[in-house]
Amino acid sequence: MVATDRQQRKKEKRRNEIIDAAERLFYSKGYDKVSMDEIAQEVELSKGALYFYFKSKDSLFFAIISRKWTDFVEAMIEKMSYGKTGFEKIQRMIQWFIEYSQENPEYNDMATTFGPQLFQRIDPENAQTMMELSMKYMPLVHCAVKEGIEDGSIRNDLDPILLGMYIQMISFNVVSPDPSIKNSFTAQGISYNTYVEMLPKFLCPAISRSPEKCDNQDRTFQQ
Amino acid sequence: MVATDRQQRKKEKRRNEIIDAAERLFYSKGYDKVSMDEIAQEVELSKGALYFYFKSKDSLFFAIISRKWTDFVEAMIEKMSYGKTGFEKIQRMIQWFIEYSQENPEYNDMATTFGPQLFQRIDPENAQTMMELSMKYMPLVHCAVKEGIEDGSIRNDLDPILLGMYIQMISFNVVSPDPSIKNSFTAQGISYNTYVEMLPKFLCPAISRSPEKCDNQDRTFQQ
Amino acid sequence: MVATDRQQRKKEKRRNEIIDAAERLFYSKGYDKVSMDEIAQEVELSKGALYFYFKSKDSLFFAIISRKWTDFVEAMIEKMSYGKTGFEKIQRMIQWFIEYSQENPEYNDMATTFGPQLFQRIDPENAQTMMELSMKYMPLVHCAVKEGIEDGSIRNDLDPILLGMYIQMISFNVVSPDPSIKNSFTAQGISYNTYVEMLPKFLCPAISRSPEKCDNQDRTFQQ
Amino acid sequence: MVATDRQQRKKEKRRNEIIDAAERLFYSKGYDKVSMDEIAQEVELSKGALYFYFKSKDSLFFAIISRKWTDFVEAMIEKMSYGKTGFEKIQRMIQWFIEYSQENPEYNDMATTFGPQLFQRIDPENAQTMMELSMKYMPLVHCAVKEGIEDGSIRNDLDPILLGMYIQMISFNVVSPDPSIKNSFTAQGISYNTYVEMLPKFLCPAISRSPEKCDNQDRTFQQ
DNA sequence: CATGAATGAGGTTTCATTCAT
DNA sequence: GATGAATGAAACCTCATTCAT
Repeated sequence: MVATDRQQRKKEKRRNEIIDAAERLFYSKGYDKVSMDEIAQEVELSKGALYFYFKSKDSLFFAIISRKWTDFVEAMIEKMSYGKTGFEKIQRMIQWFIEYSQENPEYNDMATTFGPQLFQRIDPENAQTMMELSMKYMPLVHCAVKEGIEDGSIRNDLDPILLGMYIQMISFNVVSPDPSIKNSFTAQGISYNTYVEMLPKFLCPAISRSPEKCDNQDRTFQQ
Repeated sequence: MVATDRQQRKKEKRRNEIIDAAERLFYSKGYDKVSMDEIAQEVELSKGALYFYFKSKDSLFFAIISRKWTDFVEAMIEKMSYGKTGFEKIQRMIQWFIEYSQENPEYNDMATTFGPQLFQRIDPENAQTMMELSMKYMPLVHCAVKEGIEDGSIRNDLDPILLGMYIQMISFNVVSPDPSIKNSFTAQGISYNTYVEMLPKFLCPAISRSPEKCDNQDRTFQQ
Repeated sequence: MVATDRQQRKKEKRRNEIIDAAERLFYSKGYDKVSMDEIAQEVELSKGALYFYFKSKDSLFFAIISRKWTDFVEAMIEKMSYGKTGFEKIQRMIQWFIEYSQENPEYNDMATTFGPQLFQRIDPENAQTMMELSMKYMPLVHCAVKEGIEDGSIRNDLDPILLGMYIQMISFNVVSPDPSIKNSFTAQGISYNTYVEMLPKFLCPAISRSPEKCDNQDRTFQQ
Repeated sequence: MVATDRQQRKKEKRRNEIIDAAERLFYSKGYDKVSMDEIAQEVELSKGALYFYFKSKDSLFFAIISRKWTDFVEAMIEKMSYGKTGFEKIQRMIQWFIEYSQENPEYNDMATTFGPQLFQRIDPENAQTMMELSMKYMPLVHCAVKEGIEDGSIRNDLDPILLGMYIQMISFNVVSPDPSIKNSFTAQGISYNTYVEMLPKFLCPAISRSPEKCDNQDRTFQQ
């Protein structure tokens, strides 16, 4: 049973290799244009072996999402910790959303394009996994908001839960529109990057308790 | 050739009947679980006839979207005209987004679930159609924002185009999250409806030039 | 009933316009990649109207074939008449095959590519038409062969009918191979044109009674 | 991994069973009247399994052609080896064409009826396969012709490549006319069999260097 | 752990053809 | 003579998933 550990590690490694391959393929061709056969070839395993590590193609998708989210949330926890007031923590959070979306454009495109449909038909097991992930993440926002209300840095005329929801939903959805919408930006004459980077400035007055200070704080944002 | 007109009307009527049927079916089972056979049966036409009116299943989807959008924008034009200041127009617009999403929950769910993927693989013809629709809609927002900046009702520290984009993207994406996300609201202890209806209150300070007046204007919102 | 004649002419004209259009389309895309819709558009008629002039798509194909054949045979009769001996007539015939195939490469490609299948499923009516065409043509060969045997210019150790058959089949099939085979010529290092033009020289000894004279006669060929 | 060999054989066997079934069906109904469903039923496999062995219906057709050609060429090599002079080798080759076409009338009919169209839309992979087959076959003819020119048994006034081409094209196309043409033979009063069997006698003077000896050699032919 | 042959359930699309107007 | 809406019958191919070896 000493070998078990090594086997476990090996298995975990294989699992990650598969996720890597699927990620590459999904990014370049889109979830539904990639067959399990292709993924199997990419990792140099048989199709059957894939099903030893993942019970379905959809599960593979959610495994990608999970890995990304885990990374994302872990880093977010650290970033937020640098904020002194609740408001600053929220700022850092939004900033992190922005940075992450810019560092992972392919992931974002894939997730926003195929996520809705896959989440809609999600099976209980994956649903559970995703729920746990969100359980780790949501309180971070809520706590920061509450902290900000208490320390006077965040507006206090809205339910903290609700306020957290808005911040989070906007950060997520607005920063990651589906690829087809990205195109419309240039048609309007503004770059997608500007749109993303100016979000804090737009949003600040809706979060801060003293909006008049947003400009100053904005500088903090940009560094 | 006198009959042409009547025939045109009849053809248009049939086209709409097909869209009606497809809409019903797509709402209840989801785009990809509905076969063209089913749609044909629902309208009591042959499958081939469907392809006389729409060149593909995807085109049928976009025909549904187009019809809804056209209605939506038409009504929005009227609603916005009741606003006196630019800010009020934007308020009315957001309000209309909210109302419309509440009146058409099935449409919204379908569109947000299947839209991303279908837009991603959209063909040039449908892309053109959708573009034209958006060309009719986008200026409305931009003009209202500019008007608001000029009349002093809207903040003037952001590019009007950009500001319009934020308002629109948030109204659209936040008010219409994909169905799987809707569920997470109840898990957090707030109703999706509250979330939707409080959006103006949350957003006001980010749009208005004098945020301290948002509460008053809020009343206007709710009527 | 005076108008009948004019109407007849007009109808005939329309018929020919349709054949023209179908010919163009079939040449460029191949019989099975051309739809009746396309043909209708090309002649600026409705699809239904096509069926007034031709009872089926296959019939349109045979109409093209018929028109070409009629032209071909008519000219052949004239060409052959210039030959003095039976052998010379056969020479002229072969020469005419060669010239015609070079002047109508697109027709040849289409006919050899799609003919086999269409002839296989030919309906009685078209079969009758094609038979009549062949009845006009076959005797020309046979008579010339017989004439040549009698005048001593053609070998006399083979049934004239059989000999005529060989000459004809070889002229037809060898001069018009299906397009895919044409390519193999260049792969072998000889041009398709050379192959076609040298046929008489190759065939002469198999037809002439005095093969040793073929070379001389060859000169006649080439003019 | 020891089992691999057995599995390979089993796979090869299955492949051949599928070709067998397709062959039977194509012969009896024609390529385009046979559905993959039917073939699957005939071999008692699922339709999907067919696509595991052959990537398309067209590929199945070419697999039939390949198998036949391979057999044909292999036997031809042996037959030709019995000829002493180059001319005799060519004789044996033509003779083998004749015999083969008589032994495989169904194959011939199918190949000549559907081949042209299928070869026209052939994909690169199958094109490659067919090319390789032809590379194995073509040199046989060319070598024999060259040999015959050198040993004085074959006429020397034509490019050997060209002469080989004629012999081959005539043997192939003339001996295997499309079925619709076969019928015309009886209409002319000669049997298709006679037509096929007398070909060597007709062709001999066009190949031999001393045509006057054709009669003698003809006897050799017939045995 | 891994393989890969086999399954099976569609689903979109294409068109030649017809026929009421 | 001409139109064009409507029919209807297939048929190919894809692929996630399973399971004997």
